[in-house]
Amino acid sequence: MKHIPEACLSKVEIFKTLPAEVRKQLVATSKHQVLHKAGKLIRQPGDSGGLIVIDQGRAKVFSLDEEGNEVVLNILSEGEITGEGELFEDKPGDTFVEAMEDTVVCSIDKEMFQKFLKENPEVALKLLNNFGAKIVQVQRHEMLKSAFDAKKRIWEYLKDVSMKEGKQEFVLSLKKKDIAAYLGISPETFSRKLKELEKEGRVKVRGKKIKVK
Amino acid sequence: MKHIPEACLSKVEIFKTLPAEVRKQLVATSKHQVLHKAGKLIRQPGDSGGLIVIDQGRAKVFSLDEEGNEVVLNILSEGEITGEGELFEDKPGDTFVEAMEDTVVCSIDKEMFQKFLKENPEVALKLLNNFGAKIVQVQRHEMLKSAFDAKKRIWEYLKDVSMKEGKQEFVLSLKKKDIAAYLGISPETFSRKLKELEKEGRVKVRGKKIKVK
DNA sequence: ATAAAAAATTGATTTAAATCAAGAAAAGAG
DNA sequence: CTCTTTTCTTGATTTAAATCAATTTTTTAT
Repeated sequence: MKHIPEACLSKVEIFKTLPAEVRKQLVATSKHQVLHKAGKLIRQPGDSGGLIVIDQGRAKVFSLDEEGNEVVLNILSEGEITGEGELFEDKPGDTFVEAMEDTVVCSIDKEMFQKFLKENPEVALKLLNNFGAKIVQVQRHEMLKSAFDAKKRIWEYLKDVSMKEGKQEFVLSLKKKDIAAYLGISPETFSRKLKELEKEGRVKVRGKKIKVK
Repeated sequence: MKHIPEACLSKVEIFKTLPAEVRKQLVATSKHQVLHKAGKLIRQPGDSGGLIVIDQGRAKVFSLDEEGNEVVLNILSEGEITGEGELFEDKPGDTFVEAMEDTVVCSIDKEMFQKFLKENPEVALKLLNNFGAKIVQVQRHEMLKSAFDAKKRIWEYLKDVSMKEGKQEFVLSLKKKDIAAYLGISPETFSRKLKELEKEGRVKVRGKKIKVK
């Protein structure tokens, strides 16, 4: 795998538009392209915080409940970041980040990033923007999980994917059980409800190939 | 009610430590102390965004699901802020903010606040800090709602209040039905589970007076 | 290509919590 | 202080989804 330090950060929305000079400075503060094999933990509670940037692959952000079940909080794709919560906290977070497939990440050290932000306030503003959007996103996710029933959640998820892909027909990029976990439902219920959606003619399912109507 | 423009903002964690000069500048950009009667909406979907600061009272942040049921996302007390999500978004938010009692709020206009932040990057950093904490908080709330059963949620909530009050015995500052809504459970279940907790000797309940053991 | 492992489906059963219903207690208005 | 409204409690019933169990299908590794 080639080592293109800047490539990783330039995938991130908020860093994309930075002047080359400034980005170079940021690049200097970050650790580059560490490969994490599928299923491996990228971060776990107790790790020293810092911003994580997904360069390639996909990662799952989750906590554990008291019985040890995963509660999936987010699923990250290329160019997305996590670790915002702990970026300014002294105490370490209590979330896990796990590679769902072979995943390459860059990370930016907490202290260095804070220093960088002080020197580049315009980035702080962009980040603020990004954080705001994330708050909305997390609240939407909470909303989705607590206000909609299983079928509705699946339907909304599929419409969402279809929207983002820009086509009616697409291939699920996640395992069904991971989608189920993300939506807060059991794999069995996911399977059943998806079938119902198909019976109602709202989707067409052939394995991971989905067509939303 | 006396009009003390600075008093409102100085209750907010992130503004507390600002130099008097800077705070004065911020005060100039904000609308001061508007009283909202209990039950009235402070903000609703479609309103132009902006930061809301709770000066006195308490407010409930919520969305509506498809059947029109409230999904409570947060409950704000004195000195807390909301509206972060929409502060940098073009599209208006889809959440309501409702006064749970007579509530006084200050608000800071979106555009003016953005301008202020550009001129005062150190505030942007503090705000970033605050946003990060909020992301963690919202994720915790999601966690609480989706991973714990009703009794556990109530227990955690009561322990939390007890902790914050710094004593074992306290008076619930919210209606039980509001707490139930915040925890994502029905009032009936709240009542029953609270009773169970009492039977187990973990709490003592006398109306709104609670003693956590 | 074949074996082994993991994921997905389907059915039967259980369960936690919502809903429906009605009365008691508390809070608010006049 | 009394009347009205809202909140709270308690009971009976329903319901959505989890869990348990057993196959089937798909994926992965050898």
